[in-house]
Amino acid sequence: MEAARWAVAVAADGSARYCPLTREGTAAEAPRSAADPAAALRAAPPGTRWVWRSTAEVAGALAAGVDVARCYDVEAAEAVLLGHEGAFGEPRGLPAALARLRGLPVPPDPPAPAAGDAQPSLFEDSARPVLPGGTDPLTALLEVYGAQLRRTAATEHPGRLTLLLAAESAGALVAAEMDAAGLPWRADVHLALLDELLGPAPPGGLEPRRLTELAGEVSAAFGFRVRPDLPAQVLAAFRGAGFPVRSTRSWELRQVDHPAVAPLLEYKRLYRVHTAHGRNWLRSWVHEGRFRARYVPGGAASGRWTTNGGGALQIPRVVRRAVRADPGWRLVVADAAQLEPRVLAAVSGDPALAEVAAQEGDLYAALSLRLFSGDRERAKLAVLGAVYGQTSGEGLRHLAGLRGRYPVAVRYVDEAAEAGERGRLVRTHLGRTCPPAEAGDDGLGGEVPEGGEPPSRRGAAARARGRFTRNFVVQGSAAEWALLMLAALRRSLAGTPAELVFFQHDEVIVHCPAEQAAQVAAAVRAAGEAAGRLAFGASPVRFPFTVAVVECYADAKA
DNA sequence: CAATTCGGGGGG
DNA sequence: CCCACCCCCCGAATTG
Repeated sequence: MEAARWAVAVAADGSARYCPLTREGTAAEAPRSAADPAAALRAAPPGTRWVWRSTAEVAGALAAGVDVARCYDVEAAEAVLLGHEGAFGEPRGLPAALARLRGLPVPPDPPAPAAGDAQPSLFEDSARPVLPGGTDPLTALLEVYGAQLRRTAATEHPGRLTLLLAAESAGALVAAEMDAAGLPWRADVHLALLDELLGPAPPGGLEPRRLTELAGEVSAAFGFRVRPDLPAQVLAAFRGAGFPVRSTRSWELRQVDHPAVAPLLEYKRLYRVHTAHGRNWLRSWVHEGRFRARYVPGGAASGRWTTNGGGALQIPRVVRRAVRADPGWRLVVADAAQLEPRVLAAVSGDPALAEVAAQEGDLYAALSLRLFSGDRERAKLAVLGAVYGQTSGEGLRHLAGLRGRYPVAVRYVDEAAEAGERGRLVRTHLGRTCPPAEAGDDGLGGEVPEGGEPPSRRGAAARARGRFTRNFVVQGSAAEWALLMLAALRRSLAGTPAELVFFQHDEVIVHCPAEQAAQVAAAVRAAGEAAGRLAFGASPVRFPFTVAVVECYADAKA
């Protein structure tokens, strides 16, 4: 059952040494040499789990199309293990890990690439930190890996943590492959969209015509010149007109009855497209028909991914029109349905909530029939209130109803919140650990509200911490499910033309020939259920997807 | 002058 | 309408 493991390490000159491993992580045979990592990766039997320092180190081989079934990313694992051990902030790099084992001074990690930087060159010797004492890279790798196996085995739930490390590694692999593939992006469609929304491109980077027109309408409505992109001016203008708004946020302006509001809201909408996804963005990020994001697996504390530049996880709906499948191909856009409440049902073990989540249908709708007389929105707000730690408003009453009917689930997040407030460690289902509160988060700094001594600044900070840890256990466990889902999907698409091209927390896009789309949709659904079984064992909770097979991303959502 | 903060938008 | 959680990114204003 357990896949054979091999290790590979890359030397400073770009050559590789590799060997099969024993169960304990030591070399089972004398290491061999290869001219480059790709040659080494081709030497092991199919299905091998490759142990390597970091997936970035072999990104070139992966981009060249070498088939790797599984991996174990030692530096990704080190970060998770350090967190589990309460050693947040320690460098995760192999040199640092080795130095810690040997009791030597710990070198810092190399700085992360800045957003605008090009992809770091693969064999940039100067960028690779030197191992302590000139240790051979494979020796160092095996020493750290063996120690990681023992550290994992010594934890309270070694099986779960092993699964998390495997999931992190799979995520690194998927991220590297998606970075290389890119999201199909039609620059011509994008430019036409910009023309349509903003007017034809003015020469020399001037303000688009439509924005100038709307700014003129705003000024005309006030009777004097107001620049819509300067909140202070807009605020003053509305106050002068007798509308005591607190900010110029869209939701607040929408309640104001004044002729400037409509053009102003339209200005904001288009200004956003212009600055964040306009021609500059297109020039910077789309090349040869693909938008290449640089995913950062585990970039958020909860384990969710972030991206390094390009804003790949914030593509506005209107811009999704430019995301098109190649001719004859389709985009399979799959969205995990009501993921967070399903995860809450699974991790908390609440039998009543699990019974609801054991259905594939809309969970909020089902919940609303049991508790909120069919009002789906109220049911959804109640669940979100529980998961986010709502403190005020109408939702609190709904939350009380939820607590009465699903006490185990609500107690689960309440306990996570209480642990956070008391400064205790909080972990996800598989064992990702919540980073500690920042020093200075204790409420001693910052301004004191007027009107004497506040009720409790420290208490406010503790409650904020509680909301964070409350959400962490759900969002973090959901991120783990998503990683396992990605890993399963990747394996089932291997060897087919289909390519994973996008991942956003609970949503994946697969680009594939039209005739493969139905099979891909089935593979996504199967991956979701497999991830649920792996992560949560015997739980009856289902993890269905909403799947759309489309030529254009914008057509995926109703 | 560059770096940081603020206000506002986007995604889940 | 917001709220409560996790993020990214922009331009302007402010600060060092």
